[in-house]
Amino acid sequence: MDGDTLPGTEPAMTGADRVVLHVDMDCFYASCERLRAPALRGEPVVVGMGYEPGETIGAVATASYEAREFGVHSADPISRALERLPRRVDADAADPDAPNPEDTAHYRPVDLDFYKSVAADVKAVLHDCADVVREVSIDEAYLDVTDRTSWDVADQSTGSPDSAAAGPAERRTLAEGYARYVRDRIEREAGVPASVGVAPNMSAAKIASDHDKPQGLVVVPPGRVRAFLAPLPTEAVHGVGPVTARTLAEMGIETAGGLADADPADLEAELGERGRELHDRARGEDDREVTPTGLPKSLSRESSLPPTDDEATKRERVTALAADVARRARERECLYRTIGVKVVTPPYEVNTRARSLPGPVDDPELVEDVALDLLGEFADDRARKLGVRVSNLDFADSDQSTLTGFDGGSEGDERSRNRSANVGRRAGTAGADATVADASAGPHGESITDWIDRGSSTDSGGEETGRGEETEGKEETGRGEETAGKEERNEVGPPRDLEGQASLGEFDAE
DNA sequence: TCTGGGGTCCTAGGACCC
DNA sequence: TCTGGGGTCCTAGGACCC
Repeated sequence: MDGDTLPGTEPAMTGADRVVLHVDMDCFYASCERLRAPALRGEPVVVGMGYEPGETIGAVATASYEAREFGVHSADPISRALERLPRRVDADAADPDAPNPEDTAHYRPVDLDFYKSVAADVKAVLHDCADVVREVSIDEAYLDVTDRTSWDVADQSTGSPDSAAAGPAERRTLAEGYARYVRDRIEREAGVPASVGVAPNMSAAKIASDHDKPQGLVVVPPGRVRAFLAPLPTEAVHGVGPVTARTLAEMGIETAGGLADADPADLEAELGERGRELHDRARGEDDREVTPTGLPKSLSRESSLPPTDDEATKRERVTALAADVARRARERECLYRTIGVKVVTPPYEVNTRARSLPGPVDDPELVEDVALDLLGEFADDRARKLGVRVSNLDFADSDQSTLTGFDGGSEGDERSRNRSANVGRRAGTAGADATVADASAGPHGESITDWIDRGSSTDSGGEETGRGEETEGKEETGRGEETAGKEERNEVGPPRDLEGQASLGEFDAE
């Protein structure tokens, strides 16, 4: 039945097909702002940092769909957003020199703690609706709901009517009904809109959720995945960014269909192993299981600053970032074995340096010492952005410290020793001290604390933490919006004209 | 579009060991 | 002294994602 559009190219639907949902919140931060300020509904809303007078560094975290009409998108420099869409507070209909209120937006600072509280309500719904939930970010998740629903066509006796958008009622599946139920529950119980994609695998579900935002519900049944993907631009495929898209374009490949039809050997020659993977994705093949969200692999903080080569300024900033990273690691009860820095020099050259320790530690002073030591290589360079990162994380004995002391392994011994070393105080381990060599612990002074207090005023222990309304502001976010590639296509004019390219009636429900 | 912040994964080369 | 090949770990950078 469904498989007949492309005979022989795709296996027909079988009982083994999974039902995967991708839930993607619509302009999540802006929706959250509207939740607590209903007057913002229907108005252009821009959530970001750096838009207050005197601020220069900052970016748009989320633009509402109304704001996107004016060409303002996620990740835009705030300066350009203000050009296209001045602040509403600066508008004055009576003043010919002031912006027309019609052409202005409401600007709001990023308030991640509040967004997390809303996200918690969303997650509660998701975990109630699926056994396996993979949270990708604050506003996005995959659900495997194979055990809760199916690809069977809905029972006609339920009286589901035909509709122009969804197609004939006899094609509606139980999976569609379930997805609608999930989407509506999110809106009802968390108060914010979501788009949902339904497909037999993660990759297709992701693209489906993106296909009809906002408040979309797009269903791609087994056997129709490849036909659904075919007309989309290559960048719609997860893993194809601007660079890969350009490479593909040079090969004459502009669409997912072209990618699917390409010779995998050619793709591998140009893109390496990734080429074959993208080929599979474009053909609608994706075996990845939906697995629960795992533990983080690294923790980092970074922040921009007016480009400077002043060593004291750079060291002060790195010191603060190091303290923050170490604090977050400790909050999460995680040890780290590698400490690194990032130095971005104008115009935008990214440099990273890292050093691994003999064993995992939890030692804020060591993070600072190593980070400053690594920064030393760039003492004479101008920096426009600085970052500190810990990786090689170890959560192993986070709440089993009583056991690890007895397991006899040298690794376990070392770990428990390091942990016990910092139970009462923070101390460098023997191994760590040896590694750091000449990085003598400098004074940990008031200026550091001042900076932290200034830079992260609402810091209250969240994971991403940071907050920054200040000029330091631009730290944090985590930003839950569209992908960069998408933004780029948008530039000016209507958001993606993708909608027109794939036939709606064929694949879309609702 | 001269570009905010927090992540992931992959690759390539070098060090080191056997 | 010149030399094989394999394996592992580490670092640095790149691309991508949200």
